[in-house]
Amino acid sequence: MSKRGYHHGNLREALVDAALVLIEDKGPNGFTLSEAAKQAGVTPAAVYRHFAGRDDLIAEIAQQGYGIFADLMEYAFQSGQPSALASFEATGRAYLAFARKYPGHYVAMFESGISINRTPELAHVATRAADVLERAAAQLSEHIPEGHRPPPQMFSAHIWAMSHGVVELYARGSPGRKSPFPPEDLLETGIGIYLRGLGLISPDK
Amino acid sequence: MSKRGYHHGNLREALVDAALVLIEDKGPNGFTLSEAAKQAGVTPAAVYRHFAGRDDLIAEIAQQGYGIFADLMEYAFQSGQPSALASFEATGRAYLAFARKYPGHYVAMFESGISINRTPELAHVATRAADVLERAAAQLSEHIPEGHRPPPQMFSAHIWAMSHGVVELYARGSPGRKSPFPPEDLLETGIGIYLRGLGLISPDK
DNA sequence: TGTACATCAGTGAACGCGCGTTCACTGATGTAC
DNA sequence: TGTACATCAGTGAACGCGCGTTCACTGATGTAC
Repeated sequence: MSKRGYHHGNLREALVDAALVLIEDKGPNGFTLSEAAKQAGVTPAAVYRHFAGRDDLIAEIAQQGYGIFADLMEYAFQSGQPSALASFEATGRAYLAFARKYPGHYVAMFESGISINRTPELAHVATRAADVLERAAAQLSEHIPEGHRPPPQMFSAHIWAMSHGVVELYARGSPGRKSPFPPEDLLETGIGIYLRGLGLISPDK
Repeated sequence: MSKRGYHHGNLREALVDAALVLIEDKGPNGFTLSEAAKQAGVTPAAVYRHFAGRDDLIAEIAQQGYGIFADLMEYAFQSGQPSALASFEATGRAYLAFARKYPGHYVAMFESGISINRTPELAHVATRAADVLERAAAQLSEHIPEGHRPPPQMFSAHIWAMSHGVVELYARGSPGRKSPFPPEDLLETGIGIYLRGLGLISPDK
């Protein structure tokens, strides 16, 4: 444990972990530096040895989140190969799976108001995540009869939007809003119908 | 102007208006009672003559928003009649149009964390909005060949999710996220492909 | 029409609170000799 | 191996701030006679 040295051990990650829990169940604005510090067993002032300030902590979490997210998407994509269709469907499912498994990261990424262009590193890793889905879309696009082929960025945006909508409305519960169906099913069927509309699944499947 | 009486005139609505502007460009948590009061030209304490507190103001805005939203959806639905397809498409478009035209209300409704079940009135009007879309879906459902007919609540949820996703990701700009296409086009084409997948639009349209 | 009174919308001062951030410091850890 | 020193992670007190909310009040408006 060479990294564990000084007084605390690894305060930086401890703060990130504490913040994740707080963001997860109090929202991105219910989260406070002071409380994260307390959770990590440390004075608020100690935070400034590791982060420039409150927003910097959130941005760090978002960046880590995008990294994990991109990896997950990438893995899902690979697992579907060589079938373009299987890859595409898997990436769609990965979106929801990520939101479920890493809710704190998800909130920091999509609901915290942190700009994607805050730092070049953040922009880069965020783009990486989006690129995986677009790559899957491009590959899939080749199976669509020419002339009926919408731009790949367009239908990757459609799937991204539907996934995000399902997460926001039915998975991460807007308070009081009841889900008519399990979010996973909702997304699965939604993508299925959509792909049929693209002519990629036979109508009577 | 019988309603304009006392000192201010109609402070209640003035506060709502001020809050709408604040919520719109500072987010639901950047909004403060004190600032809304100042914008309305009034002491913070005056707010308590009209609202029980901060959350009550936000809930009032959400409730007004759902009312407007439901009316808009209803109108869109009617304007598409007697064609079930036209009605359904129109309600989808109305979602985005509402988000564009009433951003403050939209945020209070969907991003403020106010529970839909806060009061019976709020729950009622929120349900009313959702019901319009579900009605449109049910009507449309009859045109789908039996056996290929998903539950109407399911595809109304799909459209709701895609609309919400488009709004959140590409219209109300997650900061720094660039829209590949105009949100209106994105939603229009997305719904189009989806409906084709349902067998409601001929494949070569 | 004029006067006395009741109402109640908005005031202004005050409250306790927790926030993010700064600063000079301290004392445990790591390192050079 | 032992000692002197440098480093720097975390402390603790303090700051200024704006928040939501309360309270006794005031004075303009509406009403009864």
